Amino acid sequence: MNNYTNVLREHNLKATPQRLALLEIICLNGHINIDKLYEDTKLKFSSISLATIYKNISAMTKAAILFEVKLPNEKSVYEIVKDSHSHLLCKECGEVEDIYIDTNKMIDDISSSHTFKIEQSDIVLTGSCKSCQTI
Amino acid sequence: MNNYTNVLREHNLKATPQRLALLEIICLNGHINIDKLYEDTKLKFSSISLATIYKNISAMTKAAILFEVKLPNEKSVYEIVKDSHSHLLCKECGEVEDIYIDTNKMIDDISSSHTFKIEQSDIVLTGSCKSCQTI
DNA sequence: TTACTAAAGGATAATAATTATTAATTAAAA
DNA sequence: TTTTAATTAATAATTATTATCCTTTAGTAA
Repeated sequence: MNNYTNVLREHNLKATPQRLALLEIICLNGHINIDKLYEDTKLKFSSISLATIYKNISAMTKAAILFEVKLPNEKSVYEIVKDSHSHLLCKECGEVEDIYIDTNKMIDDISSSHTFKIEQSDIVLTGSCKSCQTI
Repeated sequence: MNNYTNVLREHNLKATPQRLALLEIICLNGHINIDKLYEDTKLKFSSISLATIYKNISAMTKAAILFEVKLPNEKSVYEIVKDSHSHLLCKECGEVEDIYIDTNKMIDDISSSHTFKIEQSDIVLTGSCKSCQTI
């Protein structure tokens, strides 16, 4: 029994083989979109339905097991929920990388200057990654 | 001849009444999604086609006259391109507000530490706006 | 274990979102 | 003006996502 079984059960979701496979694939890839997820999952469950992918991604996102990362000019990718972080997107190769940015000062400043209670920060920095710069 | 006529022509797009109306509505609203845009445009052009909305938004976004703002748990909104800025999203009332955040230090730090050439920053801070906090 | 039940899966229909096609119209240049 | 390529409206086609329905299964409890 791997750890995702418990994660699912803690959120009152049955630990089905399809869900465990989805979580493993997402974990392995770091960030992955629906189409790639469907492709990859079919390698293990050749008869899995695309509807099952959508239903589970939606359920696990609602349960806060997964998080949808919206990207400029790209389809959304999904990741396992972890500590608050931001993303680097390479517009050449499409790779998404997690980065930690200390946003405390920024959030405090804006909260007070705009009387706005900030609860979530979504930051995507787009450009060229190391390997794509050198090509 | 208002200013958007020239903006369109400078990008080799004909200044049609439909496009001018779209730009005026977007400017008036600040940020607006496709559905609301279609509704609002129909008040002036009752026979406008939804396909015309899509084609023009797409064309003007490609031409960098418009910018698509991707929001968590919401449909994208469009805005007139202006100087680089970030967004506040109120999850209660859905209002989107422009804010200026000085990202220079952040971008410099990350560029050097990650050897990543950053060309675009998309920042959305979500929470409760002033009026929604007091309800 | 086995039996039970609610949840989940697969197939596919339905709906929503977006894009492509086509014939008529029009902005803008000659 | 006249001409022409771009644009529009209508709508078909495609893509993306969600709902339905029947079968299967995970998880619980005897």
